[in-house]
Amino acid sequence: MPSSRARSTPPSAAPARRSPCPVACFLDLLGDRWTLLVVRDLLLGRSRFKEFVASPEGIPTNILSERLRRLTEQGVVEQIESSPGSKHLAYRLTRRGQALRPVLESMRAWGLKHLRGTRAALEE
Amino acid sequence: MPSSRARSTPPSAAPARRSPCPVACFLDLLGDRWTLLVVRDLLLGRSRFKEFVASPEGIPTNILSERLRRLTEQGVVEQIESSPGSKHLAYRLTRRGQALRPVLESMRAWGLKHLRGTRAALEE
DNA sequence: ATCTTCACTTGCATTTTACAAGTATTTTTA
DNA sequence: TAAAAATACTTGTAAAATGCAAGTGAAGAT
Repeated sequence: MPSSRARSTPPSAAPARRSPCPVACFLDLLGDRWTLLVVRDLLLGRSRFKEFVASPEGIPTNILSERLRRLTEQGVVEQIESSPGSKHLAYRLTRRGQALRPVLESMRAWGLKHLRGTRAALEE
Repeated sequence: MPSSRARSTPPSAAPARRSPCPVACFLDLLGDRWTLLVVRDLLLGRSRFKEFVASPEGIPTNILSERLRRLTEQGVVEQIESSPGSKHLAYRLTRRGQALRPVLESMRAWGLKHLRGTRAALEE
């Protein structure tokens, strides 16, 4: 018998938030080993699936396509055509996605200062 | 038997880095759904194991103790005694850990602006 | 028309996470 | 001082996420 906390799944497939804390919600959406690396690539000007795959960390393609889908659903990323008239896709950050720049920049600054052996990529 | 210090696998069990990118290294260390919530709690002034457990997100205790161990090993957190003379433990951020504040603040700002239904906890 | 590239998807083994329960100290209470 | 409660975990196990290799169909190039 379920005691205090109701366990029922809401009808919509919205991933449940753990709390209303903005940090917790941020992590619910972007907090894993790969998602913010895709955002980093986008901030660095990369836009194609193959470019994300070619990044030195080597993201698996199934993970990448799932993350791109989630970021697109959440309005952080949008699809465009890779070149005028082409049916191949590319991705770019929405305004909401661009607004993640300060987060990535503060992470980069911390890493450069506090983790040995890191070195900055060109620029963000 | 490796006679001299092999370059491939250092004797300590340092988790392999995916690349020298400071963002990637940051995520190797802190990039999951729970670790930065512990840092958030520490920035909010919480210091005891039970306080972290009592946070609204409900971190499982095995995850919490593993994360505290890792953060302590990496010099982000240090142990202190919970009250003078007590043998119970508490935790606090080192200087390196305090330096994570801008990261948490930018995440918080993004969440408040771009994710509905989030509301700020007291202050950080 | 054929070949190659692109952007995925699928299947499966491995790893990590979540949840419940248990345990050894330490501290408080009677 | 003995019993009870709190503290800070550990252990076991089911569920979910991840990592890797291989496969697929549409698009573009030759």
